[in-house]
Amino acid sequence: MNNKDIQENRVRSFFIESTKSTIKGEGIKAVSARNIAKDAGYSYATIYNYFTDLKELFTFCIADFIVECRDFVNNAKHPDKASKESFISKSKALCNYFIQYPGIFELIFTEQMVEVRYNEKISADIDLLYNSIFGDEYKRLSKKRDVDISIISELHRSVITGLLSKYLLRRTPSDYREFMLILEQCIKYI
Amino acid sequence: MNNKDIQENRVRSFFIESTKSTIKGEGIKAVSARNIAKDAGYSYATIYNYFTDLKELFTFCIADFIVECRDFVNNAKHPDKASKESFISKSKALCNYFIQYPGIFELIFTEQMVEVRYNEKISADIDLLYNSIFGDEYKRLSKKRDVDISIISELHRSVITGLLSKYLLRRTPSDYREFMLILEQCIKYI
DNA sequence: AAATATAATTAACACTGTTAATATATGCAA
DNA sequence: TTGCATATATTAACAGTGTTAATTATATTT
Repeated sequence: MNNKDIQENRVRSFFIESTKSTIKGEGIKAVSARNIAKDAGYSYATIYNYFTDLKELFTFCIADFIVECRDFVNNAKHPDKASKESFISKSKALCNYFIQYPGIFELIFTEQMVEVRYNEKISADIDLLYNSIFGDEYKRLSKKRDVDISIISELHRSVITGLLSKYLLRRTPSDYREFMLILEQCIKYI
Repeated sequence: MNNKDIQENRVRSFFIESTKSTIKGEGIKAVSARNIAKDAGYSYATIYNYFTDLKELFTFCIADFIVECRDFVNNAKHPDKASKESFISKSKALCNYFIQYPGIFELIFTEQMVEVRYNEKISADIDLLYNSIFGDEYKRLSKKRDVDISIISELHRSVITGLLSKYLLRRTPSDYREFMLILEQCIKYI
């Protein structure tokens, strides 16, 4: 990578970091080309010298957040062996990440802030996220219940997304403890 | 209800119908105050004589769509007795409604087009929707698996929302038949 | 130092939701 | 029917959005 590319990537990362911190701090509604650029110390039009549009910029943020989420979950303490308890513990940690930063959940799972052409890559990244966190748990359940592992993972992933969507967007249930209780019972049921 | 109220409700419904048909036809991105008003045969500012803002208008649309969805599912043929088959059949019908009109799914489940103060009412409406369609199936499963009925319904509802969100927003799986297969196996597993 | 290439900026366009001021239509009393 | 008051609808305007083109500033090379 030559100097020009290094500098280009650096400026690009200024915009990405600015966007990420705005999403984490003030939420997705506070994100705009003007805001991002001001935070990054550039003019708003400069963004378009480094990204084709905001959607491409958001796509980079999503990739970063997915990595961050994986680290967040893996750095938390969980039962060593794959078990019902580890499944619950990791699921709770995953949810806690998005509850801490609702804007990240909106960005990845609800807002249509992403170009169709990136959908496949993002989907693959999320697949990887879930498999790297819950791979052992999926295997265990797949054997135990004699069900295809892909169904277990689809089911688990859907439940998490669905519950989070209801809790973060509709604020139902209204209470954090109650949400965690429902989550726990749903995972137990699976 | 006096004449004034009748007329007011009539004009209100003009805007609601215009919004609903735009969402169904061109999708949520085509919805704007100017577009809605033009379709309804009024100026854009007239909307604000009948609704406090667009979010209130959207909330009325959501209420209508939920009723429409219930009718859509109930008018389809399903096995008479509550069974695994009826559970799958109804779940598929429900998904088909939103697959037919992706804009309606976006409106209700993903876009933040609704004021916080309406969240409780909408949540309750969706609860009612699911319970009126799947009430018998929930009861049956609750007895069979000896699990609280609220967990069954939360789980089922989350799975549907999660799968639809992935399919409609991320276009994963890319194929309709495959989506229905995954849905069926998830319901079977539950 | 001058010429060229690169990067960043401002101005502008076509949108958005929303509000205030203005115009139009309606109902009613004289 | 006319004049007035009220209710309703419209246009103008504001502050914001994403994005592009034209312009200015900066850096590089000759």
